[in-house]
Amino acid sequence: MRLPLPGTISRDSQLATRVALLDAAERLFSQNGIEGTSVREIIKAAGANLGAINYHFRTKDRLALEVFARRLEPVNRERIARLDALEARGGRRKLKLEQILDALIRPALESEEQGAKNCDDFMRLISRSFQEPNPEVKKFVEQQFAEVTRRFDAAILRAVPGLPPENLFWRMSFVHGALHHGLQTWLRFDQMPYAMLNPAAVKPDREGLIQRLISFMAAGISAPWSKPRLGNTTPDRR
Amino acid sequence: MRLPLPGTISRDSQLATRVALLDAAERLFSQNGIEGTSVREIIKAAGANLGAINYHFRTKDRLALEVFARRLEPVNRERIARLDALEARGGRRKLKLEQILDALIRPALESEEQGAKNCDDFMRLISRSFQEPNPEVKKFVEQQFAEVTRRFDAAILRAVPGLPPENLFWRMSFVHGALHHGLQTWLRFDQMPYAMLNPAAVKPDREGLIQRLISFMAAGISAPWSKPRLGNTTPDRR
DNA sequence: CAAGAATGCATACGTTCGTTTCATACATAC
DNA sequence: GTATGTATGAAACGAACGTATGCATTCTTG
Repeated sequence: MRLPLPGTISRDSQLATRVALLDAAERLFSQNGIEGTSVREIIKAAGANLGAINYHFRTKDRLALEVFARRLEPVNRERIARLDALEARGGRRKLKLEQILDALIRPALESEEQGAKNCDDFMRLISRSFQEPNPEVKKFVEQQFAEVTRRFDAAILRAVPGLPPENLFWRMSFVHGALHHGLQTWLRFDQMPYAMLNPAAVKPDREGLIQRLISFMAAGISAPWSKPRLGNTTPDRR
Repeated sequence: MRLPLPGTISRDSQLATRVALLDAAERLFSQNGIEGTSVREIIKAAGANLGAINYHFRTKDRLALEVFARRLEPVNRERIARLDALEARGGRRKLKLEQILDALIRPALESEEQGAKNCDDFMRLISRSFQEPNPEVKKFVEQQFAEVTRRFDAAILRAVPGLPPENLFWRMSFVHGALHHGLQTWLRFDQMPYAMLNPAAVKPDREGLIQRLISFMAAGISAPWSKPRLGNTTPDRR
């Protein structure tokens, strides 16, 4: 991919170790965080050697960056591609809010183009990416996020005429939070104590989750934006 | 607070070091995560000694647990207390959804009862708590979360009659995600590149954030729950 | 086939980690 | 005053960390 110019044609197993390291790191990072994972755990899980990390990625930080980049970039590319397709097909017609949200959500949940092997791990990683303290990773994630946000903000503003842009900004923040937390809950459903204890909690299939997300978000974004008055819930201490 | 029974009357400065350690750990954990923070950084920031950690908390893990517990418990107690008050005052009348959400959201944003000194740090910590890999901390957080969820689920089910419980479960997951991510965005607003680049993004005061959260969530929870049909957004690959 | 770069592997280095130990200072109780 | 137990200070422990180095192996190229 970005090897230091071999001058030789790549063999079939050339990237095997590299990919194994990325896969193992992705799984471990998603479970224990970057700081909580040692390079020795990674190479052990990947069946590789310590030197392989130095050779392929130089440092642990660059490995972490590539782990995130490998997954985040295709997802965000797909999001924008789907939005492009919607707008191209829609012509001058106004897009439905649900369609736009579908283009935003679905790529984050459908990542089987990569092989679906550890697709769960990568989804966990996406959910975690926003909380990542590592400065380089954080910068990358925010940068990726910024472009997607710009495109989808514009599209939604057209779909929901009259919505103040300042209001949309915050609602999109809520949308992303709902997406990531909902995804996390869905992926770890079987380990969630409050999900296991709640007889009403059932895990839908992926399409069911998408539909639930869309209907929730669409309603939230379309909520009345004149500051609603509350029915005096608290005597407003102070 | 839980000293090994002194037998002596506590002096004024008895807990000073302990609190300083908790404060410093809270700030550093919220910025760099638990694994990303060393005990040496903590004692340096607290102006204490390495032995103090061992003396007051025994291990770093127990320190981390106390850091979370010190903030999470009061917030969740306050949430339930407010819900109790609402239900007691409401009598047999049906509560409004917005009132219930207010009781859920406000305690997470108003923590000045503690002194407001590093209230921002603690709010960041709350937002981060769900992603925390540390098993003990995770267990504690989920356990705390479970009780709040149970109470508020029941209240909302009464306020939104007909909403299938299975549907509420997921919408509450989205609600918590929106709350935590929105809170995170609000707290770090000035460092968010996509917020700074977006001329439409303005940071409301705390009350403004609460109102925006409530209206978004209320609409999301009240969204129609018959599975909505999409206007064919994707040709459904495969 | 031989030359030589590209890659995988074993080991070691220097640092930092969490934790422990022990001595000391202080406040209270008898 | 002396004994008792709490709190802090300085120093060091073994273990694990990320990284670097050197040699063996593998495959491409001429």
